[in-house]
Amino acid sequence: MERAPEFTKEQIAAAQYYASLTPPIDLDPRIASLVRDLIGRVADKWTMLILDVLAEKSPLRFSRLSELVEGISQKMLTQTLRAMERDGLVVRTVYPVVPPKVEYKLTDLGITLGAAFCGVWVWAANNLDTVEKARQEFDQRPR
Amino acid sequence: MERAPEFTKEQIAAAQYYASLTPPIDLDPRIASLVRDLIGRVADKWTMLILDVLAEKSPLRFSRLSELVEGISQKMLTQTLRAMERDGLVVRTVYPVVPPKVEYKLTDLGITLGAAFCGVWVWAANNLDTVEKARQEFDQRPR
DNA sequence: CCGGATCCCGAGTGATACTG
DNA sequence: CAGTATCACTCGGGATCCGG
Repeated sequence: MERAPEFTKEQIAAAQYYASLTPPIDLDPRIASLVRDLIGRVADKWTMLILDVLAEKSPLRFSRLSELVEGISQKMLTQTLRAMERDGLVVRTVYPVVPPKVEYKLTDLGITLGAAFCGVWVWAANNLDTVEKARQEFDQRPR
Repeated sequence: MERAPEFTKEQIAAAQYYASLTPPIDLDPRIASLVRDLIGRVADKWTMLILDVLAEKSPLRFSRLSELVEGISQKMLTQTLRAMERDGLVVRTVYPVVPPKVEYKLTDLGITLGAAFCGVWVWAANNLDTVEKARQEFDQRPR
């Protein structure tokens, strides 16, 4: 239980590689604005969390998802899944049985987004205590 | 103005590399929960957008930031910058002059987070029209 | 019984005005 | 210029209801 992280060596290497790159550079202004819009929708707490559990295990039923995505309300789960379906990130399959059974799984597009977010997960895991330390320091600074 | 994307070859390569990786794998449950918390705070629309403009050009004054981060209110700008400062992502420098001058720049930690988000930006730029097409299709599907 | 739609309420967000 | 204060409003969470 001590350590635990455990990413593949490839993931670590990729993260370090990313970290060595220059930051994002600019695009055509019109496209850039569209990209920002898209980022705005996709850079959402619940979207990322849902994406993550679906990336690990898929397909999943609605009820299983609400267990695995810790802290989410049914409302936001439904809502976020709908948006993700609309954006082509997940497919929703309804089985006409009783009791109802609805499964969600990532599309190929969703999988690539999950992979893109991978760097953020690695970052979070690696810098957890750095951030924690920064917070404590900040909170103790004189007002 | 035609095309325009233009990422470095290294960025493209890194993105493709990421996309080829397996999705994030699990950690120690306790740590995983902390990581999720951190993701929750950092995977925020405004945080990403601010991070991006600061990554491109830094340091920036408050007023310049509010111009560059399109659509943000002063309130959310202040609030998000404070949170980012607390998390050790940005440094805030106050010059005791009149009129006031306050500059924000990324810390090294902030730079690495920006780099980690890079994959998402690349994804968004690459899949813009795929998403747009998916939306149109979805919206036209019978109710 | 499961998936999810609806309603209500409190917290968070945005626009505007104001201040050191 | 860089914020804070105020207020109206939207959005998210929880409980409840419902159709298959």
